[in-house]
Amino acid sequence: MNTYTISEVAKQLNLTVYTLRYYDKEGLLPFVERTSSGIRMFKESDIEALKVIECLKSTGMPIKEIKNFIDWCSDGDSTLQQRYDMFIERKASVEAQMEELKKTLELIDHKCNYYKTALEAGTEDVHKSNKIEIPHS
Amino acid sequence: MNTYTISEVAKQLNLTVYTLRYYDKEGLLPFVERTSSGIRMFKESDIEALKVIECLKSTGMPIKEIKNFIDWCSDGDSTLQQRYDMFIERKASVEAQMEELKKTLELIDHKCNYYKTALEAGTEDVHKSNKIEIPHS
DNA sequence: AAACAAGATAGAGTTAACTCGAAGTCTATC
DNA sequence: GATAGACTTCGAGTTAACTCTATCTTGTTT
Repeated sequence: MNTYTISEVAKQLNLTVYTLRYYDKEGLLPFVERTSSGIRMFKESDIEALKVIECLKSTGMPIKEIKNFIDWCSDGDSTLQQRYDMFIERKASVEAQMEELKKTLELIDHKCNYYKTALEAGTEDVHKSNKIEIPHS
Repeated sequence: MNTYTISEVAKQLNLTVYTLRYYDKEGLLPFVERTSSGIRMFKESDIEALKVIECLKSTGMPIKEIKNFIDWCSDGDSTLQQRYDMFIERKASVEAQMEELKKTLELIDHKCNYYKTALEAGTEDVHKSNKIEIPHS
């Protein structure tokens, strides 16, 4: 089975070697084996694990919590429930984030229209006077 | 027209007074007026502006860029195009983030199923031996 | 064998976004 | 007018997640 160096993995996952070493230092990569001289050898499965780490990171999970998950993985079957619960919780979190982004997008869309109209009028004033009641004349 | 104190605004927007003062220090709140003794008086429109700031923040925009936007607002109609462009760009960014979250959610769902199966089997091994060919017997 | 790129560690530096402490001022109530 | 509580500024401290520097080792190439 062939392996990859740290810079190859960095390139493949669009990370820096600094970041990968930092992850290792933080205990996120206990599964990465070394040559007798200490050089990291990333297996295919290590890259898959890193993809899971990146996935968790993109849900906003802090590295220390990701480390908990990695520790559970090392602990074997006795932690299956924790790991399941964690992913269920992450799922809920991501769904909440998507809801949040939806609302954000609505406001942004609103602003896009606001500025489109203002640009066409050449001034923001078209919006400002909206709420002032104009007396019959 | 009535106004709000910094702690009232903090409570309403679920921020801390520290955060609001920090925003002010960073130039995000040039529109907030003060009493003669220097106490901030937040108008209704200031709270609306803060909601826009929070919206931009939730798109991942750094505070320094939000400040640019605030500065453009102070500069009046000559910056309408920049502001429009900014919101268009934010829109694209949020849409990209939603796409990203969708992919994340797919992997998470996958993992939820993975661990559900593993839990039912009592061991993760149900997945591990998948790829080993079992000879006819 | 000398050079050189790429690997390693340890630890310092950076950046963003707060978060807080100190010290003083305002304002409302007793 | 004194006390309490909320306000002010200034500047220091915190935290997360890198990011880099210095120094050394390894492995390949000329």
